Amino acid sequence: MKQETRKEEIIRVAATLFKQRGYSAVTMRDLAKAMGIKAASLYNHINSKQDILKDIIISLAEEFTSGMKTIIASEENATQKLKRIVSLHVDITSRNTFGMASLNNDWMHLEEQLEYYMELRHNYEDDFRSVILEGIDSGEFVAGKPDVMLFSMLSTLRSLYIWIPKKEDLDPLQLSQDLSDVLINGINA
Amino acid sequence: MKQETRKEEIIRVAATLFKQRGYSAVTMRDLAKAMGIKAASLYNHINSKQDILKDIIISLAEEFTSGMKTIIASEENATQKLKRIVSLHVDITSRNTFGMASLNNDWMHLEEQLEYYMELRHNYEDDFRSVILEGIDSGEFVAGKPDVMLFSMLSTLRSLYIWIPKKEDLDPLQLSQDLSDVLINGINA
DNA sequence: AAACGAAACTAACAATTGTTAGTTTAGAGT
DNA sequence: ACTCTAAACTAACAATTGTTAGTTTCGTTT
Repeated sequence: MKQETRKEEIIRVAATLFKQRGYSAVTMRDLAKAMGIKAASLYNHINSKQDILKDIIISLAEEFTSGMKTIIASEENATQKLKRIVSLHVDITSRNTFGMASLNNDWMHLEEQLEYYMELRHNYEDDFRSVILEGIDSGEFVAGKPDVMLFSMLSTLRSLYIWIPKKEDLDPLQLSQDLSDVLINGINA
Repeated sequence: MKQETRKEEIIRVAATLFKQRGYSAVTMRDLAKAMGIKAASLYNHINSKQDILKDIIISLAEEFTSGMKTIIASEENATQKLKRIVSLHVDITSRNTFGMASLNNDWMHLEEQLEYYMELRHNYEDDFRSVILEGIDSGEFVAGKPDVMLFSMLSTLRSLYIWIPKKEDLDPLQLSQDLSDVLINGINA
């Protein structure tokens, strides 16, 4: 277990505050108080408030991108790929429930990196859609409404950061299986 | 078509700004500029920034509550009730895509009304869960993971405000049907 | 003992925040 | 013409914002 640097600690604490109140509502003095120091002292470790947000969001976005690329490149069928996408979300989110709140709610406050983030996000959605279309092509999924399917699944997966912290006894593997089952088979008996 | 008051116009414009940037990042001067007036002039119509947020969120939350109560009280089976819940979300959201962003992202900045809002939200979720449990009881829905089902469906319905504005040719009835189909039957062929 | 570096501190800044007080404008009803 | 009222304005406020500069503290290394 490698030791957390002071900078990493600040970013981690910032993510918890950003989740509670949102990026704009958290001041550097709030963050400093949560760290037990003065606001000016934060600047020995970080460059700016913006930079903290960037560190939180971009690293997560890149983790999703890289995971998706691996899945897309695999030789599995669409159903298996979809299950792996669900696991990707559960894994990253359960390790970063605070950061995922920023990624979902505060991405618009990125400035220099906004364009880059939106590109990653767009490509991710395109890759996700291609898996669905592949499954329709192969006859694994029902035809007709790929956009509704994509929207529904992505909405659920993107909301995991809200839900996971509420389940005290989280087994990521079990959750992935349950989620895949509900997303693929619905709730109909 | 009844005429919009100046106050209602301010609240409507505020909602569009809150959706773009979030409540905390929108200043009264931003809002005034969007209205074509000075910030101080806003106070001829509204009491405070807080109050605008309250007006946006609470009225929507109460609309959901009242719709859910009607559905719960009906004599339909669980599947029919679920379809009506989906329609409730599509209807309210398509008429208020901006306000729904505040409801989803800025509710934590309610102050006096925070407790009341959370009570409405909690009751709504309980009612939603009871419909699922009723469907499991009656054999309409598969048994086993009611919480995962609730989470997945609510996440999708709560994210509609992001998705609906992207579809230029929106037919609310068609969307409700498609969504119900995907949520109930999944995507499996 | 001396020097160093990490990480805290105090003090201050210019800009921006929500909001209030008091005033002016201009159209509608008498 | 006169009054009234809705809705705009100017000016200002006290507080808070992110950030910088320069200094102090203190354990580790030389």
